[in-house]
Amino acid sequence: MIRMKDTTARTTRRTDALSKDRIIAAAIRILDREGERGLTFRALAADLATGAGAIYWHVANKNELLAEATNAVITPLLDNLPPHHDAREDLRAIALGLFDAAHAHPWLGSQVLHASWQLSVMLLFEAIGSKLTQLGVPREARFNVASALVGYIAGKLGQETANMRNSPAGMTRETFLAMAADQWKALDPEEFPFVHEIADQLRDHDDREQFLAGLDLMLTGIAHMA
Amino acid sequence: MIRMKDTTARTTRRTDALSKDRIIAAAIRILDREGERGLTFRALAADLATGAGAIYWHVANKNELLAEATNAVITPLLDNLPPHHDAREDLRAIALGLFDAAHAHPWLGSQVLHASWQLSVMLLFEAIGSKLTQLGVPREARFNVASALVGYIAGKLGQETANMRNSPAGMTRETFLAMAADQWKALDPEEFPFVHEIADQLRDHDDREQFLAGLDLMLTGIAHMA
DNA sequence: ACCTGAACACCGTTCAAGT
DNA sequence: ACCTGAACACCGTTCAAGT
Repeated sequence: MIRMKDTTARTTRRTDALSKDRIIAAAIRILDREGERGLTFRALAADLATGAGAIYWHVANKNELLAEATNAVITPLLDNLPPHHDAREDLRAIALGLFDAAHAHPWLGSQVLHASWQLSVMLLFEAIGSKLTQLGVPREARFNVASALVGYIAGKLGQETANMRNSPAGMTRETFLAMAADQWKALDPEEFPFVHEIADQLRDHDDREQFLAGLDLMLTGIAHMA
Repeated sequence: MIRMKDTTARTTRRTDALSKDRIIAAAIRILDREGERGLTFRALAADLATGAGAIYWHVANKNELLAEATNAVITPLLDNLPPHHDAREDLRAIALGLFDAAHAHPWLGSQVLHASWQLSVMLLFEAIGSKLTQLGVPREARFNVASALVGYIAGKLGQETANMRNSPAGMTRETFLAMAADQWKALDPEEFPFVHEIADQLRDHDDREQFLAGLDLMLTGIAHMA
């Protein structure tokens, strides 16, 4: 590694000094490129041009690193939501924002699942809950309804993340789904009538549309609560 | 290790021979006791009194092992559903059966999440889909609705599994939730009104009841679909 | 206070060698 | 055909030693 003579010490604060924020930014970069398996303390240290152990001075362990990376993606996303019009539309925007983020960051889904009562999920509860109030959901029901929406969103994000990770060895989503559809189609229609019926739709469905359809189902439920 | 003189070779088939089923059964035993982190090819080999590499003759890798363990739990569960009365009640029974299974097997949730289009999820689709037909959900909507229910169930199971795994170092669920509730309660009520409002309910809510409330919300949505 | 990097205690997986 | 267990290529984490 080339190390230039340090003639630029104009400020006391070295621009390349390690910090929690720089570590998290590098972690996200690696996660996005290589996935969760690619994020290694060694790889991270190499990227930051430091030793593996140095990272532990700023971050307790890998779990905290992943939790912070999740917060770093979710916090600005929920802070920069477009100004509100209709509460239903706002809920759709929140959900779709997260869904699209899970695509840009193919590790986010499994983290949101594991975050249950942590910062990022708390922010999600707050964002959703305020809209529920606007929708007129009665106070006693709000926690359950918000938890249902969070559970649904987390589940779908988790499935998306799993889908992106699982496609075995450079197989496209299309060929992978086609294989699954063929298997479903090959099942006995007497024993598995529904799966058989659905196989063709599986082949070329849009995950994003399906995600939104499920969300709308829940919004319909909210509109007709007892 | 004590090895008795083999005077019992009455049959050609050794009762202690390795087989895929015995491996999976042992894997489930270890998973239930030690969690996903405890399932190791070395621990599994020790439990089966064999070498670590022997397992690879019957199972391709750890992913397949986990997928088979998931199938082994879910298949009998969905096969032995009580005879149907009301389609709504049947859907509740399916969902609750899975939720309770995720409690008995504190690793099942994350696996169901990762199984997307595999056997165990296909069986779940079939079980749910047949009830949707009974409920009169129109054909074009069935795939989306089933996918929404599967996504919700998978998400909640995944959260449950994460909750059970995360409680740090022998902390009970109660104290863990109390800590989270205290943190939420300590937030600025101006900035986080909803989370603040909800904090007390978080402390002593019942996950199972909340799971069922969310399911009922979706069933209400189904009943009022356009 | 902050960083280095070797060392420790593990992993999943492979594979020559055995029966 | 099936099993053994050492070996390989990794991990996360710790910690004495440096600056």
